[in-house]
Amino acid sequence: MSDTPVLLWLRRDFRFHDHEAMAAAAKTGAPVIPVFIHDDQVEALGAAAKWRLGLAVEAFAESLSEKDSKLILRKGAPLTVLRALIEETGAGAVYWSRRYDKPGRDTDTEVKSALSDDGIEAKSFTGHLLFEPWTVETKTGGPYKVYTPFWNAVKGTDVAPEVKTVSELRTPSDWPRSEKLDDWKMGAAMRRGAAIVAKHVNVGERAAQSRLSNFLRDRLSAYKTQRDVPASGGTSGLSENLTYGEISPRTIWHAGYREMAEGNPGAETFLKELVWREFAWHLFFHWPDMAERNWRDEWNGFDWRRDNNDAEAWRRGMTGEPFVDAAMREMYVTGTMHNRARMIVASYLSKHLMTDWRVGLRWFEDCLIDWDPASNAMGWQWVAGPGPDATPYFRVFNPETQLDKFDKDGRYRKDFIAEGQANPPETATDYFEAIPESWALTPDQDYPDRLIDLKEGRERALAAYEQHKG
DNA sequence: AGGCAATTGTG
DNA sequence: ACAATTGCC
Repeated sequence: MSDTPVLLWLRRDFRFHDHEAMAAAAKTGAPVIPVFIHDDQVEALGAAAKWRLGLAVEAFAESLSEKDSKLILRKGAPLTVLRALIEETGAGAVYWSRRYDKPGRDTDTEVKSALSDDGIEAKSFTGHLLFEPWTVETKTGGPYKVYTPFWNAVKGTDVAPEVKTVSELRTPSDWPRSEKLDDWKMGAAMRRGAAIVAKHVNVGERAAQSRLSNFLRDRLSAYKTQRDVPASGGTSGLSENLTYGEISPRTIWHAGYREMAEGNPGAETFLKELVWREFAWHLFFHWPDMAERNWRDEWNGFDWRRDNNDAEAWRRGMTGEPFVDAAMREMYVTGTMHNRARMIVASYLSKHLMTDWRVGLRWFEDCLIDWDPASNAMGWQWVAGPGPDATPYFRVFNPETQLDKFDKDGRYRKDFIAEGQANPPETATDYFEAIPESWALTPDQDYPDRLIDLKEGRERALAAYEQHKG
């Protein structure tokens, strides 16, 4: 048993259960020093994501202190920070969970080789995904570009079992100095909205675990149909926790798989949704510029409208299209948006308003507490047209038809659009509390007229596409 | 190499 | 009924 400490570098893995890097660190028998580094990538996060990450860090630090451990906070470039900590603590190893975005991977590769040169053991572990992206290939080699074959390929394969919950971490004789989370002001860009979004978050590992078990108990069996109805609360809501690693995808997978084995009718659909996330990360791994560039090159040069006044109305939930506006306001008030609503608002912005999908993606990045670069890159490109999916251009969501199908009783509209209601619910009035004052909107003004005739917008988009194809 | 299967939709 | 192109085997 060594007394040379191990640094446990945490990024998006704020949990004790099924945490390979943490379990390995604990198993060495050496003192473990958990570290979170506020680097440029953290600095660059959108307002809501940065704020929510701060909550995750805070909650995790608290869980550590319940175990008489600590979370050391430092700001700076990872390699510089880690070297300083090694110097201060005499640590001989750094463990972490792998990440799969390009900047993250580049940083980690650099850190690993530099530390190895220093004679430090630098070790990365799995944890963010079910499968390593380089291990899932088509029969002819290469990554999958279509979801269904991807699903067929992975659904039968064994997902590694969960790693046991780490119950204690040996503490070092001296703790290195830590910065204060409050000094980082991670909620600064939230302006006056944080207190409202705070009503809707579910922070930490315990919250994530109970969210999963409540979902399995109460909503999984009806998931197949209820997941499509935004006002029904039929989804798991776990994306928020998956984003920060407050629960592992393997935990969700195995729980869903057990339900499927017991014949629960919603289980397979649920697992498929988890695998959509997986698919997005595999795509993002193989096409790291997917959040900036058209996945299909032939879309380069398509005559999108850049940012514009219609897009601003879209951001503000003032398009006059109730499904779109309810959804955009849901995102502003709660920090999340229902999956079906995401498809509808994305289709509306990119087709009816013919606005560059990257304009929409950037707004999502600023507003979502479950911001996930891979899922958003895939989702936006899939809806807008350039993404990995065949023949999407004529598949234009009609937000009015969608209301009939998925908001028949008008609950979603009622929950988030205050205008015209005698006694609007808090979720609807909160919108006017959450938005910047400069938008100058009030709940007693008239609901806006439609920005564009739906038929006209659809035809304009299809015509532009036809013309671009030549 | 050629056939088959999509594809969270629309009208 | 329809759309048609691409991916996968």
